[in-house]
Amino acid sequence: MSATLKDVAREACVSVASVSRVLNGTGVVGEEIRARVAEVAARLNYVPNIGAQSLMTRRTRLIGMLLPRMHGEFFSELIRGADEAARELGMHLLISTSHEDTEETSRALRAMNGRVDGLLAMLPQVNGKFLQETMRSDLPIMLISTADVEHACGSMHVDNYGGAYAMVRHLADCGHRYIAHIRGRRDNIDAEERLRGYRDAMAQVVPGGRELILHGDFTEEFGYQAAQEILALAERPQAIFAANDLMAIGCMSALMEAGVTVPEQIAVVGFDDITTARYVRPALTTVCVKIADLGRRAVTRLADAIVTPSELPPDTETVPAEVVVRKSCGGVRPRS
Amino acid sequence: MSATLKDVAREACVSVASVSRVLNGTGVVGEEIRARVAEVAARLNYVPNIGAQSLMTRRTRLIGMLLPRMHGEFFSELIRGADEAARELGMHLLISTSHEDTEETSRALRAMNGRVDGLLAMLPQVNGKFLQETMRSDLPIMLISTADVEHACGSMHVDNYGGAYAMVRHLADCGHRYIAHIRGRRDNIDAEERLRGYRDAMAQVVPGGRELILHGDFTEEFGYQAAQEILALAERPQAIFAANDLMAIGCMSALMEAGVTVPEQIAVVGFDDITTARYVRPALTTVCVKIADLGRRAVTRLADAIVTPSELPPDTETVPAEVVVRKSCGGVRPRS
DNA sequence: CTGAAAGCGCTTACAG
DNA sequence: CTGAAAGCGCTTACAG
Repeated sequence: MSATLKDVAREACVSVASVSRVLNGTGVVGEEIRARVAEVAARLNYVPNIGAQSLMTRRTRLIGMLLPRMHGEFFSELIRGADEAARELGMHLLISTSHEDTEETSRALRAMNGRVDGLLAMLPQVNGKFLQETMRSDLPIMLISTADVEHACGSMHVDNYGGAYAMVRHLADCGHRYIAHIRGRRDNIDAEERLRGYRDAMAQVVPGGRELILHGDFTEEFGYQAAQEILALAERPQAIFAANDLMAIGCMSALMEAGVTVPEQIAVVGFDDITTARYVRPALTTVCVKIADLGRRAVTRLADAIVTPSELPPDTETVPAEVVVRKSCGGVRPRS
Repeated sequence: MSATLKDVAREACVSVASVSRVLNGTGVVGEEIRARVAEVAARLNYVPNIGAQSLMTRRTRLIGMLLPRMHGEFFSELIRGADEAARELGMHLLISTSHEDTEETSRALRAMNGRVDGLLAMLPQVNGKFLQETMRSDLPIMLISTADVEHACGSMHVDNYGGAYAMVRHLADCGHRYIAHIRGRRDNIDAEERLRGYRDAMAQVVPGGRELILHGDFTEEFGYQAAQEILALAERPQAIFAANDLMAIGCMSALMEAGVTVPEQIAVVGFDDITTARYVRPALTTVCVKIADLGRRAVTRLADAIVTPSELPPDTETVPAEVVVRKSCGGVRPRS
C-alpha cells in the first residue's frame, strides 16, 4: 500500500537507518545520500507511520483537550487559539467534551489515556485530583478556568478580577455611585473572581459608592429576573454590572419592557464581549477577553511542560481583560 | 513506567496472546483466565499503547476534521455533533483549521496523512481534487458544505435550497409579494443554493411575485449597504430576505436609522439562526439548521465508509432547515 | 559517515 | 481453549 522506510531504503540503495536520519534531520549523513533519500522519499510519496514512530519515540504529538461543552463562541475561540499554537509546534489537538458529567468525563479521560502527550482540561465542577487519579501520573496537565490548581503542572485563567475591577472603575468615571452587581454561579471560579473585583473596586475606587449584590447563574432569564428585583426597589441603582453578557441582555430587556431607558435611567454593562453584545440596542459596554490567546498560551505552556517536565509548583497565568465602551454604560472612556 | 501487555501476562500467569484476546474481546478464552486477566489488568491500571496497537491493526481510531476557520457558532456546533458521534463509535476527532489558505490547507492535510482513518473536510474554496491528490488515495473523505462532490466518498449539506424556499413561502403567507434577496458570495455553494431556492419559490409559490436580487458577501456591512440601495429605490420591496443573519441584522440597522420600521414598513428575515437572531429587536425570523446533526451524520457516514469501503459513486446527504418565526417578518406561522 | 540489528508493545495466524 | 512466535514500521545505540 503506502511506502515504508524500507521501500525508500531499497530504492535509494541505503540502509533504513540512513533514511530515518535524513527524514528526521538527526545524526550526520553525507550530502549524496541525503539528496538521494530526499528524492526517493518524495517520489514514493513516503509518509511515516505514526504508530510505529510514536512506539519508538514515546510521543504521539497529540494534545488532549477536554472541554465541558461546546456551545458558544468561548469554546470556538479557545480551540482556535489552541489549534494555532499546536500547529506551530507540530502538534495536533484531540478534542473531547465532558458534558459536565462525571461519568462522561472519566470515560473521555480514560479514552485519552495513552493517546496524548499532555492534557488541556477545563473542568468547572470536577476537581483536578480526580483528573490526576484517572490519568497517568506523569502526564502533564494544564488546567483552564478551573479552581483547583494543585493537581496539574499549571493553569490558565481569564483576568476576571482585573476586568471586573476596571469595569467598576469605568462606571465610577461615568459618574455612577450606586452600582449593583448580578453575580454568577457560586461554584464558578470566574463568577467568584468577578465578584471579588467588583467588591474591591467599589471599596477602593468609588468614593461614597453603594453596593448591591444580586444572585444569578449566567443565564439570560436570571438577568431578566434580577432586573425585576431592581425595579421593585424603592431606590434603584444607577448602574447594573452583570457578571456576563447574557445576564446583562436579559436585564436590559426587563428594564426596557418596564419603560426604564438604558443608559439614561439605569446603565447596564456585562462581561465576556460575546458577538451579540455589539448588536443589541443600546450596544452593550462589556469586558473583552482574548480567549484565543488563552488557548494559545495554554498549549504553549503545556508543550513546554511536555518537553521539560518541571518539579516546580504549579504556576498560574492570566490573560488580560479589557473594558470595551459602547452605549449601555452612559459614559465615555475617560481621558486618563 | 506504564504496564504493558507482557506485565499483565506475567502477573496473570498466561500468555500475552490470551491477555490480548481478553482485553479485546476477540477469540475464545476460558472463564478462569478471562477473570484473572481482567483483575490483573485493572489492578495494574493497564492502558494499551495506541501506537503499537495501530501499528498492528492499521487503524488509528482518529478522524481528521479540517475546517476553514474557527469563528462562530457554526463551527462549535459542528464539532459538538461530530464529537458526540465519534465518541459513540470509540473514535476521536483531530481538528485543524486551514484559514482558507491553500498553503495552510495542504500543510494541515499532509500533517494528517497517516494519522487518521478518515477525513472530514470543509473546503469552501479548495476543490476536492486537490484534497485527493494530497491524501492517501484510499483514505475515506467526507466533504461538508463543499461544492465538489466527486472526489470523496460522500458529502453533507445543509438544505439551503429547501430552507430558502420555505422562507419565501412563509413571506408570501405573510402577504408579501415584492420580496428582495440579498445574496451571499458567488463562490459559495450555500449562497448559490439559497438563491436558487429563493428564485424557484418566487416563481412557484408567490403569485404575482416580484424579484429583486442584491449582492452581498455574508457580512453585516454588506447587509447595511444593501439596505441603503433599497432605501434609494422609488418603489421599495415589502420584504427583504438576506442570505444570512448577519446581513439581515446589518440591513435592519440601516432601515431603523433611516426611520423605516421593521416589520411594519419592511419585513426582514435571515438564514442560519445565530444566537444573536433571538436578541436583536425586532427578534429576527430566520431559517434554523441543526448543525450539530450535520456533524453527527458526517462522522457516522464517514465511519461507515472506513469500515466498509464502497465502490459506489459518492452520495450527498442533506440536513433539514426550518423557518423560525419571530417578529421581523411581520407575520405569523400560517395554520397549514 | 554508514549499516546491521535489537527492540518498542501489540495482534494474529498457526500449532497443539 | 491456549501459547510460542512472527512481524507491523520505526528509531537508535553500537560497531566499523
